[in-house]
Amino acid sequence: MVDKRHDVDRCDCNVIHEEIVNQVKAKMPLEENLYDLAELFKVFGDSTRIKILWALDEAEMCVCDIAVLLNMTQSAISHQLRVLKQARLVKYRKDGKIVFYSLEDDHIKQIFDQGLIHINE
Amino acid sequence: MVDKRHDVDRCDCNVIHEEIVNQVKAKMPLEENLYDLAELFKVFGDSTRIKILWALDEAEMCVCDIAVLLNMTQSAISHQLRVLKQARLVKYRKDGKIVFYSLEDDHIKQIFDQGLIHINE
DNA sequence: TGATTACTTGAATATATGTTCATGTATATG
DNA sequence: CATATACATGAACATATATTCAAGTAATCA
Repeated sequence: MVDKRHDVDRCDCNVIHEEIVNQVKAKMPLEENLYDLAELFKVFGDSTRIKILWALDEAEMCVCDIAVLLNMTQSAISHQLRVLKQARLVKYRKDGKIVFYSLEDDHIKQIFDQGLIHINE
Repeated sequence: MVDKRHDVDRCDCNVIHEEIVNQVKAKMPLEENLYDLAELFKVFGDSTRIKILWALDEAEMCVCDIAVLLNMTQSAISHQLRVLKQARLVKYRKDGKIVFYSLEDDHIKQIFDQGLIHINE
């Protein structure tokens, strides 16, 4: 019987290192969890959103204040706040026509700090 | 004299909350640092790269082994390894024709774990 | 030396994403 | 009730990015 694993180009390494590859495969988290993790980091992977989160870590703020702070249009900020809302990173409360946003999660700053450690190594 | 700050659409909030906005502005990290931080998270924001990093945290591996592990082409993996190399997240050593990659940074896993805390809250 | 292996690289392609612009909605105000 | 304010939203646009394909390089081996 011929080995029919044609899905990807294999090489001799795969035979030699078969055991190691299998061990790593066994220890890998679920595909779904790694996908979710990548989605979370994708949200952090934009400087506008990083700035918004950093600002909200200092104080609850309304949309137009964030816009002025970052020197961007309200529309652009609003679009990004929607992304942050969907990722459950920010929450909001309405006070008349004003919408105040704040952080939903306490340890966002901790994730940032870990990232800064890498940058400043 | 008229206020000439036409750069973004301003609203009454900006006057009312002026002090808070200024305080937050004063505490914000340098634009450059936040940009670098976003760039780092951008690298983490792809499930292929997350998987590669997670695998390399378990064991040093060559390109074709990673390709088989993730069921992707060597070319695709090689392209992503270049991104990870540029971000100083992985390093490599050559042994004949085989190139072994490993993690450059010890606390990548810590950043991932922080992210998983948010996901599994 | 010629062929094969392991990997890299550049161009092409499809897809995703951030901002702008125009418009829509909800609340406050005169 | 008409107008203004604060914000949200959809479409359009430009840009970025992940993978594929084809070709190229360096090391090994017959």
